Amino acid sequence: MSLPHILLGLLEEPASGYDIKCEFEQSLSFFWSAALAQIYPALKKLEKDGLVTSWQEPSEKGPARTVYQQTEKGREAFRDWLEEGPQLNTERRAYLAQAYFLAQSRAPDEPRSFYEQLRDDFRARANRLTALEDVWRDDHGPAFPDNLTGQALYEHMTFDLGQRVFRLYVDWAEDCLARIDGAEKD
Amino acid sequence: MSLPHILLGLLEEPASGYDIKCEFEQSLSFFWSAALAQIYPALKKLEKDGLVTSWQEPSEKGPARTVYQQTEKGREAFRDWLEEGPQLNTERRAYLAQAYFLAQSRAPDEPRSFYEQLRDDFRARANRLTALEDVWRDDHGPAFPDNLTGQALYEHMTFDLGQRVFRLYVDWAEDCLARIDGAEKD
DNA sequence: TCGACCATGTAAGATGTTACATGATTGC
DNA sequence: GCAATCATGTAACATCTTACATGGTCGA
Repeated sequence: MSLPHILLGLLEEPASGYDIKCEFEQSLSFFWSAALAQIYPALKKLEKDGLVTSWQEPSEKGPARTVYQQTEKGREAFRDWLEEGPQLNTERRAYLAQAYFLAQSRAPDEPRSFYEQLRDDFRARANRLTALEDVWRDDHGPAFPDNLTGQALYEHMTFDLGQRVFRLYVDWAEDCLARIDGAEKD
Repeated sequence: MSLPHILLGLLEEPASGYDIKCEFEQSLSFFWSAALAQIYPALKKLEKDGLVTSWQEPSEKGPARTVYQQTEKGREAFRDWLEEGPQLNTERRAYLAQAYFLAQSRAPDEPRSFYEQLRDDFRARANRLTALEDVWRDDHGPAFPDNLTGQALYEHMTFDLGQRVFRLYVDWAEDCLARIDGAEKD
């Protein structure tokens, strides 16, 4: 029940399905992922329900863009969702389920290579978020991030969490690798 | 595509649908949640595919228990899943999407109460995991957690991550509350 | 006797994934 | 000419959620 709400939130500003896909990949993937094949039908349904409107715009390359934006009704529906309070218990991280069961693997080397992959991926994501933050810093001057307000403040707080979490994951993966090596010695 | 695999992993030991629901609530909810209405059909499908077998057992209270366990074929399918490497990009945390868009809320007090709820919930979960760990410690003696091997080692590493993450979330939520208060003063 | 817990499920509808299908533009 | 990127979708299938349905045991 959340993707339509997330789309609605993004459509405070006009955007096409393709634009939204890029936003997911670039910045939202830390807490949500969605593919084009899910985004297009969801936008159509929002439009059918009167929560967004759309129009065509020419594109520089490729076919015409269908651009969507919140309607007043959509804005209210979105705010209702925010005011429901935090939607907890939506955790879904398959890699942690795998980590939990790693003792059942056949290949004796699997746990090590698994955690190495985790560590490398998390490190790359932490760096990607840090790079995104550097771009922001350039736009906002030396008082960044203390001078942020409104939308930018809340976006930054979420990004900040992403960086903290990914760094924690990297440290954890390294500690796990050390423990695996330690347990093998016994 | 992950719930069937998680069920298979749990069914290294015999368990009923109800037992599995309890395991999700107790210890797996940190990284995955599943309801009974999802578990029962999933178990039936695994049985139809020959990945688990089932038998009836009398229950002390209530109706007979249908107990399931991995077959050899199920065990192999599970190991294949482990060896696919970490399934990344399965993140789905609705509350972070809400946090990202909090500037769009109507009620000026919404961000504060939202982050307070997050902080309190995370603190409760961190404490719950710590309590679970204390039970383990009693079972494993003073060398815990360094004396863990096999399944228990990997379970503990995942629990350890849960505790670290929840503590980080609590600190983050408190920092966010301070930032919200700071931004309101301006 | 009432609520909490044990224990099973089904049905309908919403949501998400995978594979397929199309076609223009830009840079190498 | 080929791959990447821009840009749109549909169809079939798998998965998940919400609501409904049933009934026994235990303790307050």
